[in-house]
Amino acid sequence: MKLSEKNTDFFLNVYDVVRMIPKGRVTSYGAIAKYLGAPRSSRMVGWAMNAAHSLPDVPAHRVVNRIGLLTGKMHFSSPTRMEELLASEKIDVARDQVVDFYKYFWDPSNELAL
DNA sequence: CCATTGACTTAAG
DNA sequence: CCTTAAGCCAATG
Repeated sequence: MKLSEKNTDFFLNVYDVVRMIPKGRVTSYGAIAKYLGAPRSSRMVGWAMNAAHSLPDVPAHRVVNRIGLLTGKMHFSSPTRMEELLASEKIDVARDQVVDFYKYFWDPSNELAL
């Protein structure tokens, strides 16, 4: 690419995808990474979320790990914040895990498939 | 500059 | 599903 694109546009792409997650749905770090063409860089998605705190439109609570575990709950303003946000979208959470995760799962590679 | 860490995932057992 | 091991790469020490 170009020299001016040396900065991680991967992060920006992550933000865009996360913003597109429909309300009441969730996705995984890996699904996003895969959609962005970096299926092995799921960690960066998580890191992007860490940096997404300044962005008000990025619903990081809708991003969980591959089995629906709320691994990032501790990074919210409160350890229970993530769970509360999900609950407000009618997504049940039990023992830090999304109930019927497969049912709420939203895969950008599948749903946004062009 | 090298080492470690981390909101992860996959493969293999 | 659990454990190990390995891969991934930005950020931090």
